[in-house]
Amino acid sequence: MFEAEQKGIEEQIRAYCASHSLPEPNLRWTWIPFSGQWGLSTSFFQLAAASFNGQKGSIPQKAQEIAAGIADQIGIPDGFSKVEAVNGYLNLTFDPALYTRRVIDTVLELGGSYGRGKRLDEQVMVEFSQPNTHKAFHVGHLRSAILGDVLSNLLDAAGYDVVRANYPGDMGLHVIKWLWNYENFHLGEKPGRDITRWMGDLYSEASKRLDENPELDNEVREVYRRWDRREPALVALWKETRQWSLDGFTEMYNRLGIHFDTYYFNSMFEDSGREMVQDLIQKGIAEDERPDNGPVVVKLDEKLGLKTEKYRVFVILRSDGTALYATEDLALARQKFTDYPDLSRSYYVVDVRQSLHFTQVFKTLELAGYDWATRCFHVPYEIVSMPGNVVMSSREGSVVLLEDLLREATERALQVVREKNPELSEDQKQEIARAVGIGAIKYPMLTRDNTKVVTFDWQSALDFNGQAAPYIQYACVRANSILRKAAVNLPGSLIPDYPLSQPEVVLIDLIGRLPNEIQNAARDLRPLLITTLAYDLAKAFNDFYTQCPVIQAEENIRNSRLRLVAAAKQAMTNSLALLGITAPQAM
RNA sequence: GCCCCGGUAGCUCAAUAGGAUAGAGCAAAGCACUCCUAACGCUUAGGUUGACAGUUCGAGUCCCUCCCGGGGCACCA
Repeated sequence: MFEAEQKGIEEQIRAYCASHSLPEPNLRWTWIPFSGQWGLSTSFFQLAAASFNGQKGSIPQKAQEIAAGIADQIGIPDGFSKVEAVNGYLNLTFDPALYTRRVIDTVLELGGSYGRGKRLDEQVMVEFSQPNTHKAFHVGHLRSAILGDVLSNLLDAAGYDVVRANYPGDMGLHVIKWLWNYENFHLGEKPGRDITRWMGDLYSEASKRLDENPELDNEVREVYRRWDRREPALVALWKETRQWSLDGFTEMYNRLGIHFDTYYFNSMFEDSGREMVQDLIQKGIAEDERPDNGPVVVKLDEKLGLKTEKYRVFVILRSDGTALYATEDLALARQKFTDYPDLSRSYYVVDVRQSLHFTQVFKTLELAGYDWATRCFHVPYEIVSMPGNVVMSSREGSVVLLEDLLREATERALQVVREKNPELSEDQKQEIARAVGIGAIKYPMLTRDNTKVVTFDWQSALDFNGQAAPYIQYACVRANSILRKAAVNLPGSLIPDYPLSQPEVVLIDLIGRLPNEIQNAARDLRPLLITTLAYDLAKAFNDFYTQCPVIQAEENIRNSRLRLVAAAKQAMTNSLALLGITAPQAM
């Protein structure tokens, strides 16, 4: 927001350093970290240390001298109201009135695109939400879907051209088991309304049957053989039933507001994967141990001449010649760069348990000489577990189905709306309940670091209080309410001609941080930064709401505050939109 | 055994590429509703940041050695 001024100041600081025979400074600006202090700050400790060049001296004292010298030199630049040297820091305080106008004008002018960065002419792919067909869609699958979606939003907002890719697991032992069960016990049946639940039920039924009757494994192996020779009737059944799952997933994605630009299926890469394995053998990278009844492997540590175990041994084809996930992942990576040759990065949002797998895939591709291999990145996240550290498992039925969670959350939200706003129409109530329910589900998954385990329990999942999406949505509603009640057109650009109160200062400060925070969140792949900012904004707005009257204020103050309310609402709405959460008009 | 990730208030989590005074929510105790929607606000209490030793002007953050928890390590996905 103050880039031009900041640059000018940086130049002055450099000039100062040059003329005082100080080393070139490495300037990093931060916010002044005291509430009510409003502006930019940088420190000179490193510069002070460097200036001693090994000699002894008091670094804090020297840093303070430099800061004071610079403060003297630059005076008070345009746009700032105060320049101070404090404890080795140079603090530049914004001119409140000017800064206010600049922030608010920018937000209101840009509207929904406030915070978005310059287009970078750079394409990236985010692969996320790899659900298995013929299985349930449960809360454990939710994190990849939500995280990947929001990372895509963030990268897009930061300026990248983002390709959103899904990679459903549509073939494998789980599918074969499902088909076996269907052919023998459910032939001709079709799913009802809850498609993914039904698909999941049939899968756990199949698992149970096979666990109880191990002798039936023969029948399953026979189904696998029919698949391997692509028996037309079986392939047709697979296609039809697979589509059921995909329809069910689409329904879930629609309800969550998540979309994809492209789909890859692991069944697409069995053949091309095997070809790549063959190629790796020929290049001498992979070793074919099949003559000794072994698999095809890449001995990564050995190939790299490493003495300690790091990449270990990577199995890329089963001894019977059938494809593994690893086989398919090699081909998938290549396909992505064939389809999108300009990708500067290809992200895989997959849980942390597959970290070694992906380092092996990428390292193998690098050894094979694919120059894009170093542009592949695994984005690991921790799993969602049940209380008591129980992992959700479709087989064991220790799952919370996404359908159930969505229904419960929406139902809970609906109860509250009915209580609070009985006068709204049923449609409006439903819409609000959907927005609140979805927000309540998404926010907790996004507001902890990717490396932290999320423990799912119903009580906290359905708790709408405290630091949660409904709190932020409610702040938007309050802002909206003021604007509606004011019943006037928004006043034009203006410079506040009254002393700003503390809540206003804090609120404007936070609004102005959104563009920068989007860049940080995209750079670090951390939605947490945006969930935090959105919450801080809502909290600051609620402070403002309780302490600063708008409609009853005198005209000059009212006009200024109305613009602030509109800008705050926009900043909160935009932040929520990045998180895939919508703010209702009332609630 | 080797590798990765975590350990911060009673609980769940923050702390912007080492920076100024470690912050929120929940739970607890109390207050508050004639006033733009109380899904709100205010007050109180709560900390040797797992331990030890280092590096630095400055360490929750980096390094060493440990402890505790989770995960991964040849044909599962």
